Amino acid sequence: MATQTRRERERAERHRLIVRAARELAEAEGWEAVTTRRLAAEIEYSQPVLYSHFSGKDAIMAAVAMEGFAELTAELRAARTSATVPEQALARAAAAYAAFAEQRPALYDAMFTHASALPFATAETPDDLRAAFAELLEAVRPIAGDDDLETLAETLWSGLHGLVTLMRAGRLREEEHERRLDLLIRRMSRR
Amino acid sequence: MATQTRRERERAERHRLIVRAARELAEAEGWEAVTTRRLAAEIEYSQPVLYSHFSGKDAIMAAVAMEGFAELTAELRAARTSATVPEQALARAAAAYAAFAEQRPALYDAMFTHASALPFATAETPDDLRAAFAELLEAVRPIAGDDDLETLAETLWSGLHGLVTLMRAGRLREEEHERRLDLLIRRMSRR
DNA sequence: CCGGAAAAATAGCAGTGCTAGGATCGGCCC
DNA sequence: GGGCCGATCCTAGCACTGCTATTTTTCCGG
Repeated sequence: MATQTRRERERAERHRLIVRAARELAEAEGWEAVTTRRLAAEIEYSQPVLYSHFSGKDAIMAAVAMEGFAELTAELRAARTSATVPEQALARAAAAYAAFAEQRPALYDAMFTHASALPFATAETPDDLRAAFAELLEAVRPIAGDDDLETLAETLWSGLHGLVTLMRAGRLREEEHERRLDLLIRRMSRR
Repeated sequence: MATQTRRERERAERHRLIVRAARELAEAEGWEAVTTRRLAAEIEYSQPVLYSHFSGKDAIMAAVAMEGFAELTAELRAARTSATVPEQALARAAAAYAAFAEQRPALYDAMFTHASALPFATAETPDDLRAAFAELLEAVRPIAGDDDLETLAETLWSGLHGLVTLMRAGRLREEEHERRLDLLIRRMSRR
């Protein structure tokens, strides 16, 4: 029936509405401000409808995180391919990564700090997630040398992740951010 | 009066009791299991007494974290000074850092992931905290070269922090841990 | 138009951190 | 020794959380 397809369309629309509301609320006031009640109010439905779309709050955060992976992948690719020489690719990608984390802290948290339910380095890792890591793989390829590409990518990623998280937690001197980023890339590149 | 000093002794004792209970509970079942009610039950007092010792749950976590800094400092120093040649010091310290995070995840979380109320790279940073960082400073000194020591220490610390957090969140391949650690140290040491 | 299924809302549960109020205990003064 | 009074502690409760059982409403098909 036609009504059935319309129903499904409306459901999908509301699904997007929930994810969008969660993301906007998180980016505006942090994830601790994202409660199921506020979310329900935001989409102008009652609380329980959230649970007909998602298994719980974690699942909503995971949905937001997935958006983040797609965007991060795009930004990493843009940064990497904008390089004129291969050696420049990594530096640009790293800067893009740090900028992403700085500009969308709530999104970054959903992707890497919370929502640990997402399967990562396993077989059933979602595609968007694989793609983001694949970008990193390509970025480090020029500096790999004899080292395993994947291991190197994981290690460099860890360095970036540590930099942005410790920085945002107020653990590192703000004004030295650029220098640390440069130092990490430079030494990891054996330059 | 003598009673006054006894009172203070008992208060101090209960203070330690709270911190110990919080730490043990966190290490056994994670911080999400550490609720003010369970904590109160553990020390066999009512809930509100916690608030006569600490301003809130965050303050209790911060107290646990401070213990962690003292212990981490000791382990880093032991690892560093156990090295026979200066180049070995950093690798040992890094391994000690990773081992600390792996063996006391809840303690590590209190120190670096939660409890962001602790002032870090500022003037009023507690001594135990400074000492831990000072250990890292010494560990990286042999590999500093022309780079700023403090910046290098911050960067390497970020690398370690990223490794242990992403690893524990299931974001990295467990079996490659050693290789990543080695790769980080090797490249950051320009070897 | 009406019956019934699907959809949505109300109301509630068990838990959280934290606090205002009242009870109880202990040390000091007369 | 007896009574007072302040410190100490507990009971009860607030406002909130994520989540769900139950009831109410809506809306479609015959």
